[in-house]
Amino acid sequence: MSLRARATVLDIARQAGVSRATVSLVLRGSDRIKPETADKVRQAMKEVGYVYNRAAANLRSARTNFVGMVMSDLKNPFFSELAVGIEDSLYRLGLTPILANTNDDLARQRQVLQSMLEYGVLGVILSPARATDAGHLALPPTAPPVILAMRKIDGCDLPYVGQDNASGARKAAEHLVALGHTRIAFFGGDPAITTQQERYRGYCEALRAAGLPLLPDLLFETDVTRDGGGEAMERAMASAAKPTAAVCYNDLIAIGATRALAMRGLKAGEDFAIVGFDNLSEAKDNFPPLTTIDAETMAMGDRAAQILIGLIDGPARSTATAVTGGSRLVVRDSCGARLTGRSGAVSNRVSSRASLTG
Amino acid sequence: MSLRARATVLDIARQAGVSRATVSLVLRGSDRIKPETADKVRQAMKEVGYVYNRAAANLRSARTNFVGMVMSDLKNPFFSELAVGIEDSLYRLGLTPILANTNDDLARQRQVLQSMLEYGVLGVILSPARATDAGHLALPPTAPPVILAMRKIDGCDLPYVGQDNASGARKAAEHLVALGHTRIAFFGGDPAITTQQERYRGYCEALRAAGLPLLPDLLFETDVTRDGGGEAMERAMASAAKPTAAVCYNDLIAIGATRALAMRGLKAGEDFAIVGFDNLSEAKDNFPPLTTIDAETMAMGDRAAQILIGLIDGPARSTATAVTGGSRLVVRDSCGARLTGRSGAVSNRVSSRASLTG
DNA sequence: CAATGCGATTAGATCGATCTAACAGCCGGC
DNA sequence: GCCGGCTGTTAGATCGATCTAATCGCATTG
Repeated sequence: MSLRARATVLDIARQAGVSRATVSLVLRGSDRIKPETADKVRQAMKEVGYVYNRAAANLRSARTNFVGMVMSDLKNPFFSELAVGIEDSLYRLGLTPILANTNDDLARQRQVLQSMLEYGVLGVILSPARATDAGHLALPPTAPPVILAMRKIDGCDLPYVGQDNASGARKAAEHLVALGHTRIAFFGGDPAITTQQERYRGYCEALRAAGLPLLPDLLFETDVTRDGGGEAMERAMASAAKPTAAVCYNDLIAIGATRALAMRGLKAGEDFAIVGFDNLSEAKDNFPPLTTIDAETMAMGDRAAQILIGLIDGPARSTATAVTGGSRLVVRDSCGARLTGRSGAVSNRVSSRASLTG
Repeated sequence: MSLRARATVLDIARQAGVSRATVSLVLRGSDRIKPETADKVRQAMKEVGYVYNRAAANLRSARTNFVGMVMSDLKNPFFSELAVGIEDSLYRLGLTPILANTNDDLARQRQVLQSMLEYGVLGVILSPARATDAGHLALPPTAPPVILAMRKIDGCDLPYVGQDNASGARKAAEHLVALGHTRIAFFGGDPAITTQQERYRGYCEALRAAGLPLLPDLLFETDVTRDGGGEAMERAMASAAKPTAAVCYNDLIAIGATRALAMRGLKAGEDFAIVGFDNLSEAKDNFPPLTTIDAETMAMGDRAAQILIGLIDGPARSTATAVTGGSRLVVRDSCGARLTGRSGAVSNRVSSRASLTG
């Protein structure tokens, strides 16, 4: 309906025989209006086919219900699952998400943030584009709160919601250690990203605690994609270090790695142990189902939304940091723990298919 | 920045020594303003730290840049990939997407559509929740245009953007026929959904054209999830019809099906041929990589956005229907075509792993 | 020279809901 | 009988950009 053709509060007021102010109070559910009057107004609203005009309300009240959702890479299922979690929580809170995908493009991120300011968003939940530094996020002191999701930015004291990456990766590595592996690789992503740094750190801690040497040739950096995981696995198989297991930066890499194994006729959980990170919905449907760390994306989205509303009517600035998820190991089949129950190392032998199918 | 603390056009006007109207014209890039004056105004904008107030502009001009994006199931990677495509196109067109996920919930869909009317969206791109019927989409005749994505609604003449489902599924089935399969199953979704009906129809057409009987026990309805696909495969393997191949309603089902095979020590492309539909980004990373029909989600998002802007400043009502994608078969390895090159049927035998790995 | 045209700018009204401050009416209390 | 307090309602100003119609200056033209 063309905005200028719509009925307004004045039409309702006339229809109901009250003033515009009364109508406005009813619209906002005020308890200062007599119930019978309110009913009369609501009846009139239906009769004139009223549709609320939020632009007008936003202008006068100098407040919106918008929240910006800026994701760095929505094609990555991790971020799209996170976006679903955030959307869901915002919806429950009566907030309206404006979505933008930056594709890790800084220029686009800047435009998008600017545009969100123009819309008067209450706040922004931002998973920063890859090369973001503190300078890119320098906002006027009175700008609405921005919450960083997933990626911390050096020198930037914005509130942050993420996972306990180090602890999660440590648990992943400890799991492999407990299964008897001694040559455990790390298939990782961009070393400039804090998430990568933290997960790698957790992995290192576990190896150190187990008295295993930290060999640099056990670190395989690669693209954070399924293809990247496959490529890392190829390199690992060819390497002199001969790892028998790997902690992966995330599930995408882990899934790619299991696939690379499969293409060689090998199987994760039998011939090589793999732990992922994120517990994407496709992790359980991988073959073999992926042992991984649960990132609890839904909970994370919820947490981000909660912190945001805390900041909206709360103190001007906060550096609240929340860590949710990333600490639960989900044991499935890609490490062999469930299949065999044994804790010894598994070799690189080619298993016969018959042993599987009986 | 709290909306009421912001500089306004008046502040700019004073700073630049011009009128508010001039500032407004500069803001909108009018060519009626002398370049030097425009520069002066832009300079003043920077000096006062101006941020455009879209609520005010929207109110006065009775127009927004909002477009509603209502998705029925964003957890499904198909829809999240579609959402990315739409978001991307809208962004290029200078439109701002408001995102909502209905989770196939009719009540939520209704609320969300209502809310979008309130925001004055220029239009809505809607992938309808499962049980949507024409009555749920009855909008006032002057409401903004709504475009249906993916699901047509009976008795509803709204413009529609989707794929050539029948043709795609026919190609999928023809591919299997050409490989020599005679007992070809269909692993399908909800028969109440037009997409399912069309894809199943395409499959039937191909079988009929090949002179193959259309056996009802070759249709396996299941959940449109990876788990559903696995379950369908289990039933197919146990069935008396003994299919040797399957056209799947979508990639999720196909992926689940290949996994169910793998759990039995069988392999898609050797022991059973599988074609998916959608060409999700994970399809190529499946093991084995999935032969599938390309849904061209990005192109579809683009098409939806294009049609929408056509309707926005175009004729009041249109029933334009666009079919994009769904007609290209992407041959990978899940049917054996690339692996063996042979066109004969493959049996249900358990292949030895050695034959793969050499 | 008055009239016309045109480019550039502007004053003032306007969009529709909300806010502020005030109002009428009514009760009870001293 | 007057005052204070309370409930329910309201008139009128207001948010900030845009729209309309008009204006100004200056050049052109019959």
